[in-house]
Amino acid sequence: MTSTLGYALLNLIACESQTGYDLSRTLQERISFFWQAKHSQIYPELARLESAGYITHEVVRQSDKPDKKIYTITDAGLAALRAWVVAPLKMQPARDELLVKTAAIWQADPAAAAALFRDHERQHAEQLAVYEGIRATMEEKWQGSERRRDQPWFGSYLTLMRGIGYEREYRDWCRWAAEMIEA
Amino acid sequence: MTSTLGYALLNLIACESQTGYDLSRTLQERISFFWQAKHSQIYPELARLESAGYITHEVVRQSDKPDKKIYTITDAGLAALRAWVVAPLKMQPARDELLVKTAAIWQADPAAAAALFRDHERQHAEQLAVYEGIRATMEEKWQGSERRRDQPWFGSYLTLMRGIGYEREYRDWCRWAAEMIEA
DNA sequence: ATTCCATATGTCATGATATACATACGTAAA
DNA sequence: TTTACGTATGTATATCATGACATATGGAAT
Repeated sequence: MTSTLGYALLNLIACESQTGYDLSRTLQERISFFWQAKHSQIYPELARLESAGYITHEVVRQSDKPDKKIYTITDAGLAALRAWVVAPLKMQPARDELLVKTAAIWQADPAAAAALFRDHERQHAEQLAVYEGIRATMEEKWQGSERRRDQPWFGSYLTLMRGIGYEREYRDWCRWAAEMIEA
Repeated sequence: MTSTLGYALLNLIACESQTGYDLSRTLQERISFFWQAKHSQIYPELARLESAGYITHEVVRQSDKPDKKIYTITDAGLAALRAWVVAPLKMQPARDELLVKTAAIWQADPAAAAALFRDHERQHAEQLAVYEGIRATMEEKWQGSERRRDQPWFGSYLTLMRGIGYEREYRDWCRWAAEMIEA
């Protein structure tokens, strides 16, 4: 019944109690590679999670800013999250519009096609640089500290490394594709 | 107005006139890595493409099988396809449920978590083997023949190589993640 | 005879997602 | 003083995508 987004939110709330607004920023900017959502999807999902008994909220009144709702995970929510995390999952086919264009590239002007791939090579190189920066910060923070797999950052590190591998491969492929067209 | 799926279909029809049923099989099984669709999405999309003047159809009566509609691309359809192919496109953020589970892996039992990644390592290795097989067939076919970038298979080859790179990187990452958990 | 399968085309209900609309507070800049 | 911005929470609409439902043909298997 609970969607993938629901579990993504549940995990973030399990890491730290927070508001829908906080979750919204996290799922648009931060280490939420591989899943995104707008606030218009998050607020209704939080309502569903709460009616399912997975989270509760308390209203915090603020003087300088509008009131906010801080959500906290319940025992039932934690149990649901733990069951879902290790539940088998089929390989999810990827969806990528650039690859659809690539399939139709025989119809394109070669110069324009090469430019398209050069542009994406740059975009993925930039994203890779962002991820590498986060990686450096993370590994610096861990100097001398014990690295445990039952801490929230463990999953973040794994996903970050997947992001790095993904962007590096994508960048290299874009470069190769551009070279194939230019040749 | 036309969706990504619409252009994907337009390209397949530009390669070869065919029926909705043929397109359906292509978009579920064949070299349509990175985009998929069920027939329930394809038939309405074909109707939209036809009402937009991008394709036409002729009914072919068959004695042993039900009648079929063979779709052919129009000049307007080809023009629309050519304009779309090289139109700039922003990097599309990926969506992958396994990575959402990975982010929440600190909540998982280590043995079950490792099994999850080992399972996906196997799945991606299998898909990689399928792609490598197609690659071998493709390259064998080209022995001695001229390779031109204005032929339909050129795009297929580029997407295939992206598929290979994607699956290889994913497999390696799954293995690494499993090792990180087992350590 | 009945069932099952591949071919062939469609609709419908549901859920997921994106964009735009909508309101409200307080501060800072123009 | 009006405008814009960041915070904060929601709704409404349209589109995209999946799974189920629906029908029909002819051949092959049970």
